[in-house]
Amino acid sequence: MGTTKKYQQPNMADVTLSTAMQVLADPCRLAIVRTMLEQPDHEFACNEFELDLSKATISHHFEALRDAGLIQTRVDGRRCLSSLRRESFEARFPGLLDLVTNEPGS
Amino acid sequence: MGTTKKYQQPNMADVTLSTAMQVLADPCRLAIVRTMLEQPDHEFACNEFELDLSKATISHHFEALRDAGLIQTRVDGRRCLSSLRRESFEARFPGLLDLVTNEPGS
DNA sequence: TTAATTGTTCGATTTTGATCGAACTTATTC
DNA sequence: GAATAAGTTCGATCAAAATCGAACAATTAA
Repeated sequence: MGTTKKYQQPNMADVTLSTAMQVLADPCRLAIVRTMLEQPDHEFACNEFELDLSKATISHHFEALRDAGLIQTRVDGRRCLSSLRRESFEARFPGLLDLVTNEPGS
Repeated sequence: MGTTKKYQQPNMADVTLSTAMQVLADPCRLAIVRTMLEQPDHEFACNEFELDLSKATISHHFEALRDAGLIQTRVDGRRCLSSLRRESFEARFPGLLDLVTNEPGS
């Protein structure tokens, strides 16, 4: 029983610059976002990233990205597909994603 | 005796995006940078900021800003005058300082 | 209906970062 | 030369963030 998890996402206006900086300060999250930027039309499951981290930690990073307005997530069967909120995030913080795109992959 | 402190500053090419994000994630440092952006031709001593923090903590924040390439510091008598490395930082991370300028002061 | 898959949540640990007071250094001022 | 002023450095403390393993829930596959 119980309902399927609902993924909340913040209003972009409520995301502070400090929060945006904070979430992009972590190299793992930066790598996730960079990968997503490289395949704009792809929805990513958590396990599609080559991160040497436990499931729990990866889940935690995705939550941080969601809370900062960077990604949105939907349930698909037993997977959770995430994608960038590219346009809204770009509108809120113009040019920020470009910096990620241009930064040489770690 | 001993020599007067030399303030080192990194080559801007060596500053990673992750480091830049990290240093701008802190609200106090963000406030410092915002204030500096508002008075581009002013050199700031540490005590010119209305921060409710101890000298030690403020000194630590300035060091973080220096290490991330955001500011440069020179000794003037018994004061240390800091100013933004605006052009070089802007060249390394185009648009990033604009985000700070446009973010409503906390 | 039992496995396996995919992720979340919990509790604990470890690491990192922010913060402070006190002692110190250097330079100025008295 | 003593007192003051501006920062730095040190050591300690406290809070936040990253990390993991284990238990759990939901879904699909066997």
